[in-house]
Amino acid sequence: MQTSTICLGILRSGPATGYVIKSVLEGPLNQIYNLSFGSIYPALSKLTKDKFVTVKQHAQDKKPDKKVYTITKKGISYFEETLLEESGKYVRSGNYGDQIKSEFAMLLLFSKSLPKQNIKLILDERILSAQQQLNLITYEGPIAKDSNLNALRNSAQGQFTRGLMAEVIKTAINYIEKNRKKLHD
Amino acid sequence: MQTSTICLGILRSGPATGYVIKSVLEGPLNQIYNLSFGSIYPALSKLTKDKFVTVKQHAQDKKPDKKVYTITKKGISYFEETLLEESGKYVRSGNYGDQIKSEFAMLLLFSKSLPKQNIKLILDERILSAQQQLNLITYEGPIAKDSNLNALRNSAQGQFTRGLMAEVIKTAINYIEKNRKKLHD
DNA sequence: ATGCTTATATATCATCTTGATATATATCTT
DNA sequence: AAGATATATATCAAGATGATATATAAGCAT
Repeated sequence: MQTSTICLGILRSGPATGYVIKSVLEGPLNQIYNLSFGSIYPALSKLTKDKFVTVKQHAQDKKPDKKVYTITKKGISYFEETLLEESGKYVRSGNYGDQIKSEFAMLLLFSKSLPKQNIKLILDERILSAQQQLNLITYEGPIAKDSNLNALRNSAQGQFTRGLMAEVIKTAINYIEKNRKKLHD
Repeated sequence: MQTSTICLGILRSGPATGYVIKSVLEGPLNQIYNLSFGSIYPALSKLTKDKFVTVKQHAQDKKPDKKVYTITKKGISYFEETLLEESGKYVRSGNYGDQIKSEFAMLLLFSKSLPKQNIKLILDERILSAQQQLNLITYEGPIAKDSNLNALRNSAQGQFTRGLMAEVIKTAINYIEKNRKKLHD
């Protein structure tokens, strides 16, 4: 899926800055899609040029200008067409896998070459961070102060996605705890 | 983790071509790390230039020359150092998340804008492909005819990693089946 | 108090990665 | 007989990452 489509999809729930889009992806939606500023900001610029979003610059206190992006009617139509197209492509392509790069899994796969103590540390830290991620995903309070992005997270779709991720993370934690001895004992 | 480190790690289990490295990642190790030829081949070239691997060109039948890469002693030392370094970095950085880009999850998150019929199709196909992936991961027979890459897959480390992925996939399938009605009924 | 880290906010850029395409043949399937 | 799939490498435009730069306020630790 194109970065611009993801930005539009998030913007559909309400105006936001590039920074907020990133933090939504890193917060409650983490574990489903990672994007860096280097791809979000150019996507937002292109979207503006194409009139799919409008910008309001809040010449701020002293921080850099806050650029709040709002999706236009043209942007909504474009988003809906693109999403339909991408969903068709997804179903037809046979490419149902997600793009994953797991340092963690690779490190474990090669862990025969690693000191036992390091393996223990990697697993300990992984369990801890997985639990933190679980808290973040299952947390039901507001994400950003007065952000209407809460709506996206609390929608049926948001809850389904978060629920799926939560189950997957729980399974991983249990598996690691039950089987870790095979790697370092 | 660098692509070259991953290539060396796979080559540690025995000589292989770039093509085989890709198919190992796509086969039993899929779901943990995706790499394209466009990053594997250049990595292998650089590794050769640096004397971490050697190449034997099998001027073949009529297909393009098969280049079989073998890790050198220098390469093994380098791999072990790099892995140790990367594992330290991993533990210290607080970056325990994997790099994930899930078209599937994004499509579901935005599925309010999609016809119910499309959502059903996406979920059906996802379950099917997840089951296929599960078969691939849990399959215990030989992967490539007479490949010594089987050793990596059947090692304690390989079994741990595959077991983890299998549990995660099973959990996802069950979750989707139990909760899918919330998205399209 | 003073320094360190985190949060807010955007922008840039070298380097790496993707996904497509080209080339070539054998084998398996329809 | 045609078409798809598997084997095998290479290239490249377009896109993405991860680091760095810039700026300030707030919180926290020593």
